[in-house]
Amino acid sequence: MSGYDLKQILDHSTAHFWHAHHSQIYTNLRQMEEEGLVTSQFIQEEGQPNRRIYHVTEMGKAALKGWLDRPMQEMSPIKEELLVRLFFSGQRESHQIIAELQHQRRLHLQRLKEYENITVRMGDEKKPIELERESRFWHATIQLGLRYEKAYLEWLDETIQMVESL
Amino acid sequence: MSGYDLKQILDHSTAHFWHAHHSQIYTNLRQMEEEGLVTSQFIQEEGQPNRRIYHVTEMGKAALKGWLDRPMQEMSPIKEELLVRLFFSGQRESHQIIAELQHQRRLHLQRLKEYENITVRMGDEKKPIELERESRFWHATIQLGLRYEKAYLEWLDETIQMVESL
DNA sequence: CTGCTCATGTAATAGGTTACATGATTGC
DNA sequence: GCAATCATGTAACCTATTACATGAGCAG
Repeated sequence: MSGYDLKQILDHSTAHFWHAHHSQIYTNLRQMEEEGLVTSQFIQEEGQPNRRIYHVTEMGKAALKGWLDRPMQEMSPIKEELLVRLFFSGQRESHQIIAELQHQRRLHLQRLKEYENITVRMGDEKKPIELERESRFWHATIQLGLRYEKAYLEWLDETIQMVESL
Repeated sequence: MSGYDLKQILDHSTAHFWHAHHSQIYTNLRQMEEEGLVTSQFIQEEGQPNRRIYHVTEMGKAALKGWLDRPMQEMSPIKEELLVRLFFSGQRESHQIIAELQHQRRLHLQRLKEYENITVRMGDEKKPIELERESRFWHATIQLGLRYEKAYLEWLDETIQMVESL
């Protein structure tokens, strides 16, 4: 597929746990072509925009397999800017902190609803038995998203209350 | 304080939501000095290693305050490598996926216990009333850590079961 | 004719990791 | 004598973001 296609697919599938800008995708595809992981063909059609279509090579497939065969040894590191801000909020005014937490609450609630819509669209969240093997893994990534957003929202409510009580 | 001190403090307070390597700290402190946010004095004492001590300037304080005054508009983006791996696990053997998830389970359980020890050391998690304003915010960051690790562990158990049933 | 989507790229900069490199002191 | 801790830094590289830049087609 093309860089543009890849970007669309990323935005509609992995965006909640891994994202990339189009500039990164285009440059990385070119790099991967130099490394022999993919090949490309430039397609010019009348009435259609130009596209550069990439195909994965055997080397590319082997590289992906090689990566999957080396299991993660560490936990993914976390960078949560809101916690940095909260950590340094000792001198801030409570109402400003509360406003910021409430804004985050709205965002996380919206995200939770998006995940809930996805699971509803996939069928019943309690019966993923009928799904194909590949879909199950994608379903699992959404499940972590759901749990994460629920936990985050509970924490936001608890923390808003805490700041209100100061 | 010195770059070394800063690294120690980061490692023992914010490491669970924000970390930095010493190389990054040293280079950024130098940069901040050029920008006038901090000043430094090099200290040579007999029987003591050399240290470069930094002091924040009024400009530096204003910059921090300015940053805190501009509330976050977006959610912190997430990069969760384990989910990327799971997403592409359609062709992997179940027992390898399970082994990887179980290893992550051990890591997250350990992390949860660390957070629990911290809250126990801070007193009773249910009575943070006596804490000072600043400590409350730090306490809040640990609370999100607790909720996050609990949610993550529940998801790991659910997902391990799902893969076992394939 | 205006704005949106499709489609591709480059350049400059910022942020972050790993490896290289040195040297003193302290405890076993 | 050796390992660990204290203490500082640079260099190379990789990863990622933001801005710059172009152009076609389509819908209102």
